[in-house]
Parts: sequence; C-alpha cells; structure tokens
Amino acid sequence: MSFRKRVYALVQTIPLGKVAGYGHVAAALGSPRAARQVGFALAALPGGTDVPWHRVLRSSGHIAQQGDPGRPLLQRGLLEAEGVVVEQNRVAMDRYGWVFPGGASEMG
DNA sequence: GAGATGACGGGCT
DNA sequence: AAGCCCGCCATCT
Repeated sequence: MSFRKRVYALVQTIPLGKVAGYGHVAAALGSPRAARQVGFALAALPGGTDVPWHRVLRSSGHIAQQGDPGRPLLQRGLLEAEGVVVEQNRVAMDRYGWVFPGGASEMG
C-alpha cells in the first residue's frame, strides 16, 4: 500500500457536503508534513474516479491550483453541487471542515 | 543511489 | 490584512 493509495482510501471517508485540508489528510496518514504528497496523489487521479478529491482543499479553505484552470473550476462546481458554498474560491472550513475519526482530541 | 519536482504550510514584512 | 520565500516528504527518472 503506497502513500497515494492511503490518500484515496482516506478521502473516500469524507462525507458528502464536507471538506478537508491536505495537511489534515496527510496528518491522518501519519505524515503531517506530507501535505504536498496528498495533492500529488490526488493530482494523479484519473477522470471518473471513485475518490471525492474535490472535497480536499487548502488549509485555509482555498481551492488549490494546478496550472490547469479547469481543475479548480470543476472542484468549485462539484462542491456547490454538494451544497458547499464557495466564495472567491474559498469555503467556510469553519462550517464544512471535516475532521477524521481516530484523532478526536477535542477538549472542552 | 541520487537529483529534480510539486493540488502545501507557516513565518516575516 | 495580503504577498513572498523556503522547507518538507513522497514520487518519478
């Protein structure tokens, strides 16, 4: 099982209408500093995958850019299609920010 | 085995 | 508050 495979398996656990950050995904995989690789793995995803890659954004809720202006544009449409409100290529991580199970260390 | 790259993330000004 | 720069880790060659 490669790092990328873990990414695909993990993002598939993101519920509809929610989003997550690359760093959060990487951290959930054991490499909180491998945020780049999360995107690297998602970038390798083909068209028509079973992986909800569009539910993965930057740490600030911003949509990433890949050089292809169509990718972030599609992501924006998919998010809105799920009920996620996007403003200026940004979503309210405060409202749609998904948190992976197992690392539930909220206190208070 | 080593070098180069990239859907990121945080600090400074 | 917004923009620029380097470092990080895994993948590809």
